[in-house]
Amino acid sequence: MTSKFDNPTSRDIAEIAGVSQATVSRALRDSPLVREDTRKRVQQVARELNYFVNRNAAGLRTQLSNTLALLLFDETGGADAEINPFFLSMLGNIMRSAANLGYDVLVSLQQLTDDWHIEYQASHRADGLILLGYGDYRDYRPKLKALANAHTRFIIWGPIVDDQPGHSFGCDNESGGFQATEHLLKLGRKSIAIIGETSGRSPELAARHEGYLRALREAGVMEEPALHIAADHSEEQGFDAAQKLMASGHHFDAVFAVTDLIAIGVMRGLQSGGRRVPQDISVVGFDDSPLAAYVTPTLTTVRQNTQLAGDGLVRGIVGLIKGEPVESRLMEPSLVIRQSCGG
Amino acid sequence: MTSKFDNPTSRDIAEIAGVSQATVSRALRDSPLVREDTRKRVQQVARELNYFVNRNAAGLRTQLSNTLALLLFDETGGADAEINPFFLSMLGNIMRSAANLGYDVLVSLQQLTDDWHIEYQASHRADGLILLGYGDYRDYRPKLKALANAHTRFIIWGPIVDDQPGHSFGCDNESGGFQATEHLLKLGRKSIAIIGETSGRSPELAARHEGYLRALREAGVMEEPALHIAADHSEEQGFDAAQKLMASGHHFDAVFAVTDLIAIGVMRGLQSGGRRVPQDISVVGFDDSPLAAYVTPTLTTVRQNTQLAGDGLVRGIVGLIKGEPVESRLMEPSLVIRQSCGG
DNA sequence: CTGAAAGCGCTTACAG
DNA sequence: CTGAAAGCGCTTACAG
Repeated sequence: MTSKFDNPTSRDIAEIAGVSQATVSRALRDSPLVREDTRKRVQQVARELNYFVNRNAAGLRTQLSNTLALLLFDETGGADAEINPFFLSMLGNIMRSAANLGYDVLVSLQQLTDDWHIEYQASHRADGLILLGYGDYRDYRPKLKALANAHTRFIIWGPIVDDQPGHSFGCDNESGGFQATEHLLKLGRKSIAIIGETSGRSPELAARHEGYLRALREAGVMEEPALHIAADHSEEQGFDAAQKLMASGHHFDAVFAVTDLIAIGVMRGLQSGGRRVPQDISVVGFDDSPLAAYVTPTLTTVRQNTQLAGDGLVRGIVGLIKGEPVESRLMEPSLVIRQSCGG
Repeated sequence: MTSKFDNPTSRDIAEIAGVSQATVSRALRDSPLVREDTRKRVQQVARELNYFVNRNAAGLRTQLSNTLALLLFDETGGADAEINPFFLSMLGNIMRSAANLGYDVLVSLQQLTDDWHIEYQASHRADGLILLGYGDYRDYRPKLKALANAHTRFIIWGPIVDDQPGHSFGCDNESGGFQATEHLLKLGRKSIAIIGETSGRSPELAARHEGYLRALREAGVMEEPALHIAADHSEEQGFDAAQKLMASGHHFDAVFAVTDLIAIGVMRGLQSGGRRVPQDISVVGFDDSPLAAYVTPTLTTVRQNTQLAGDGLVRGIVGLIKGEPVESRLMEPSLVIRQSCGG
C-alpha cells in the first residue's frame, strides 16, 4: 500500500505535471503569474496525489506560521480545575473567526502564577497571541511588559487599562452594571444590594460596581454601603453573602451579583432563608453563563456576546500581524431578561 | 530598541558563545555529547538573548511538529452554535495532558457534514489527530477510511465499533446505563422509563440502553416497551417526552434519561405535570454536565471522567506517533448521586 | 567532545 | 509565463 508518492513533495508534483518545482509552488498559491491551464493541471495532480504544502518548509521560508496562539489563563489553578465556561465559549468563537481568516489556533492552558509560555512567536509557532483570562492586573503588568519588550504581537481580553502594554479588546462592564441596576430600578426596586469583590484587583468587576453606582446616582437613589457584601466568584460565596445580607437586618428588595455563579448562590441562600425570588427579592447576575437559563428561577443577567468578542480579538491580532493600525476597543453587553427579577 | 539580536538564530548564539552552530543545537537539546560547561554557557547565552529554536526549521529537518491536532465536531452546525460542554471540558484536559508530554495542541472546529480538514498531518502541522464528537457512525465511516488510507495517525473518542478504521478511546456506556438503572432498582423503583433516541445511529446511546436492559434483566424486572420514549439531546425534547409519558397513562416511578439535557427537560416536564421529583418520580441523567449540580433538584447522573478521557486520548495518539502498540480501550464511568432520585 | 557540511521542502527575486 | 538558484534555520551523520 505504500508507494513512492505516499508523502509527495512539490518536486514530485512538478515531475508528474511536467513543470518546474517553482511553478508548482506558484500554481498552488493561485498565482496569476501561472497560465490558467498550467495552474489547473498542477492543482489536479496535487489533488490526485493528496499533496499538501509542507507548512514547516513554507513557514521557514516566509517566516509566517498562519497560526494564532491562544493562551488561556486558568484562574483556579488546580489539576482538575474546570475552565470558566465563558472562556470556553469564547474559545469556540475564536476558532471560528480564525478559521474564516485562514488561521489555525494553537491553544495553551497557562497558570496565572507560572511563567507564561510566551515563546510561541519567538519560536515561530504562531504569528501572534491572544490572552484570555481574568485576574489581578497588578500581577499581569510585568509579564505584559516582558511580552512587549520581546516585540511579541498580542491582544488581551479585558478592559482598557491606562499604561497597560499592548492592545486589548473587552466588554464595557460599566455599562453592563448600569443596565443591570437600571433594570431593577425600573421594576420599582429601591434597596439594591450588590454582591461581589470589587476592590479593584479586578478592573472588570470594579467597573460593574461603577455602573451600579452610576445607575443609582442617575435615579437619585442613595448608595447604602451596608448593602455591599464581598464575595469571590463561586456559588458557595454567593450563598454565604446572601446569608450575611439577611443576617445584617438591613432592608433590601433586590440583588445585583457581579457574576452569575455568585447570583446562583445568592438565590439559593435567599430561598433557604425563606425569601422568594423574584416575588420578594429580584436578582440579576452577570455573564449569561450556560447555567443561567437552567436554574430555578431562570436568571436575568448581562450577556457578553462571545461571538463578537471572539471576532474582535481575532480581527485585532490579525490586524497587528498585518501591520495595520489597531485600536483597543470595548463592546457593549446586553441585558437578558428571564424570571429572577419578576416584573 | 531594535538590535541585531532581536530575532536571534542559533548562529548568533554560536558566535557569542564562541562555539559552532552545531554545538548550539546540541547544547539546547541537552545532548550528552556536549561538555557540561559548554552546554551551560550556550544555554545561558540563549536565555539572555531570548532565543528560542525556530520550530519551522526544526520541524522541517525532523519531519516532526510536536503538535497534536484536535478536531472538534460541531453537532449543532449553526454559526453561533454552542459547543457541547462535555467536549469543552475534555478539551481542557487534552491540552493539559498534551502539555505534560511536550505537545502543543492545534484545535479546529469541524462540521460533521463538511469535508473534514484532515490535512493537518499531510501538511506537517501536526503529528497526529484526535477526533472528538458524537454523531452517526454510518456517516463517519467513509471519512475515517479516507484518513486511514492517507496513513494519518488518529484516535477517535467513542465506542469500539467493529471494522471501524483506526484506534478509539471511549467510555463504557453500557456499564453507565447499567449503573444508573441499578441505582433506581435499589431504591425500590420498579417501573423505570427510558427517554432518549437509542435506535442505533449513535452507538453510545444504544449502549446506554443496553445497560438499562441488562439491569432490568438481572433484577428480574420485565421490560415495558411503552416506557421507552424517543428524544433528541435537548431540554425541550426532554420536556416533551415527559409530557408524552404522562399522557400515555402508563404507570412509572422513575426515569432514566440518556443525557443530562434530556433529564433536565424531563424534570421540568414532570414538575409542570404535577409530579414531584424525587418523591413521586426518580430521575437519573448521563454525562454529569456542569448544569447537573445546579438544577433543582440537583441531578443524579453518570459521569465520564474527562481527565481520564483526555489523558487516554493523548497517550493513545502519542503512542501511535512513537510507533508503540496501542489498543482501543474503554474507561469506566461512575454514578454521581445527588437529589433527583431521593433515597 | 566539537565542527564542517548536507539537506529537509518550500518561496521568491532574478533572468529570460 | 516559466525555470534555475538561493536561502530560510535547523538537526544529524560523518570526520576528527
